[in-house]
Amino acid sequence: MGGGDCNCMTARRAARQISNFYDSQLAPSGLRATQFAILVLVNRLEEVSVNMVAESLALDRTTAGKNLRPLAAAGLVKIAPSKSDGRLRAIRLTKAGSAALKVALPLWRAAQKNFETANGVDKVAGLRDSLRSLKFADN
Amino acid sequence: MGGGDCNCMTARRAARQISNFYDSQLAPSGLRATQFAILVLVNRLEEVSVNMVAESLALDRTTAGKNLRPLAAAGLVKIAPSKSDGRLRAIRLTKAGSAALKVALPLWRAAQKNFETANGVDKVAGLRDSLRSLKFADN
DNA sequence: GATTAAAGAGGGCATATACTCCTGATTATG
DNA sequence: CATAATCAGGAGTATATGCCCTCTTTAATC
Repeated sequence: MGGGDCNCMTARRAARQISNFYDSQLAPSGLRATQFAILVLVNRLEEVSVNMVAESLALDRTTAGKNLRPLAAAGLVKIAPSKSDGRLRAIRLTKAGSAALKVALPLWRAAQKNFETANGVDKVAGLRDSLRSLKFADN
Repeated sequence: MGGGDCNCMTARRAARQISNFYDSQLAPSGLRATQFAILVLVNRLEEVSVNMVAESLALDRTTAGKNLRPLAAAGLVKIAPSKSDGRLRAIRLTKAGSAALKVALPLWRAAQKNFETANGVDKVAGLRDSLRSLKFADN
């Protein structure tokens, strides 16, 4: 039915469904899937700028900045002007952010496992590969 | 990089990229990809309710209602209480909506073709199949 | 060294998405 | 028939997403 042959709607619908599933699995941590991904990124890089977040997640720069706000408001990340470059915002995990990540990590692993069990490990791996290697004509 | 092994973030990122691509291709029509999909649905079924839109696109009920508002505000669809069932809102395409669809259709076909040329017709078809057949454990 | 170009980030505007709570209408049940 | 269960939407709240414009700060140019 709705947009069955449209690549865009098919991708959007799948992303919504997967997001809802991961959000529900992560709910006990108080994190949404997007927020979890940002925390993982900040945790791995120790200190990032808004643009680095945007680039890493293939997000618009302004979207990255806005997605950081709930995390900053919840005290999970600290955003401060960088000492070395006044243009940059240095984003770092707080203790609360680190704790939230510790709660969320096993939930995320369970979500991954559930999703892959339901859909086949190989198929899911192939799907990730396909989605990651998509190309877009630059108009 | 960002969420490389997370099925959720991979799907979300791909959906964003595909959406941006289709949005840019559809831009001359003044329609976003989501709006185009709704117009196509309304055009095909002649008259739909909000819940039918939601079900067809696998959207939340309230989201479907909100997505219809820009279309109604732009005069592309008309939303009126149904005579036969007082609970329903009867959604119909207006002349302007029909005209917008006529403009958008070839743009959408071109977007599909561009996307499939860039990524391989077979691979894209397989991708759609995979995404459409995803299963989610009901918790 | 002063001017200008470039880069980083925020604000405003609009759409997209889902949840919770609430209202109105239809149908089922006693 | 009255009342409850159900169905369909709306309002409010919050996050997610991207565009444009602007401000600040750094880098480049002369």
